[in-house]
Amino acid sequence: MSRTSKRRGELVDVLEGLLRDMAARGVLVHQAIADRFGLNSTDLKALDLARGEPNLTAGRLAEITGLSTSAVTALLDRLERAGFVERRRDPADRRRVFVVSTGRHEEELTRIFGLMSERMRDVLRRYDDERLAVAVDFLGAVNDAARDVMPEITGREPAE
Amino acid sequence: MSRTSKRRGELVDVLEGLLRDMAARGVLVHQAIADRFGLNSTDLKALDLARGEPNLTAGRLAEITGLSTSAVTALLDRLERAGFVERRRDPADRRRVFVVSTGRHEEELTRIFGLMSERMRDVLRRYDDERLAVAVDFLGAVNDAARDVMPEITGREPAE
DNA sequence: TCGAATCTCTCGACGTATCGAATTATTTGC
DNA sequence: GCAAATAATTCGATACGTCGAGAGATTCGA
Repeated sequence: MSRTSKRRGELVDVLEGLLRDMAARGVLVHQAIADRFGLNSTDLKALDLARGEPNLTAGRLAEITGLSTSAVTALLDRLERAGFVERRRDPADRRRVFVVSTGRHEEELTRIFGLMSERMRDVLRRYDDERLAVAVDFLGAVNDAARDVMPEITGREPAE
Repeated sequence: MSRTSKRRGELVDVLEGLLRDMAARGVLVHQAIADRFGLNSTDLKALDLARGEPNLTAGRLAEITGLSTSAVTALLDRLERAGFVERRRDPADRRRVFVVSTGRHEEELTRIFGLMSERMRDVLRRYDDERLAVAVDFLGAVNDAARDVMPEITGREPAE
């Protein structure tokens, strides 16, 4: 093996260690946010899912979270009481309830990541445009990999 | 503003969006791992902490988690039953109980991140050594930023 | 050596999240 | 129109995690 390949191998190892640290730290950060607002991880997950689907109903939330409909009712009570979502009856079918985000979750995330951005500004300043592009490309690849690996962890199909 | 600066600004915005996606995904991955082994987030947190301290005792775990000693006893029961840790009495002071990792947690993480590595191999192959170095540097910076921002979220001091 | 201090565990109680079954309100199909 | 189907909620039961008080074992200090 050439000297270059050896150095590459070391870098890849370092990279993997960094990824693990980052994953662990990400969990701690989210847990800290959840604690701050008195939410549990189920609630947080529901909030994230609510962000993705535009016309989310309570029943649909039960489907994608795997909870019973009664559990979802209790969950929505908690989220509504904490000011993260609102219930809004569907005018077209008044049995149904839309779950709409109040934007508070987004606000909080923006605040947190704003703090992080400040810390990272110094780092990004050291990068020329090309390096910045590498960082963007790499991060996108990490996200894709994380998405692809999910079904193998849960043992379920990707979409339900 | 020059054309170059404008492009930079866009890249930074994209980067921030990617960071948020990654954080959300990291939580989902860890949650999935926890579910798979019947652990809750408190248990996972304790496992992470156990990895850091070499001679961890039950009492010390109560301190750093903020749980009561009885809660820690129950927590250790769960972790021990699931095969993640072992209790080992301190020969020097037989009142105390050391919490030692069986390595199962490490194993599982290695397996998960191994799956991710496979997915990422194609991406890394596209990088020359210099780009790889950029990825490593950047990831390190993200981790540092996440670490620094924690106390501002929790409102507590960094170390206790 | 003997009492106080320390470390962990046990026990009983409490809060909370979840479930299944029954309930209410509304829509759909005949 | 009226019965069946559907959406969400309420209610009672259950499981689980946590706490506080106290017990048991061990060590420390006079």
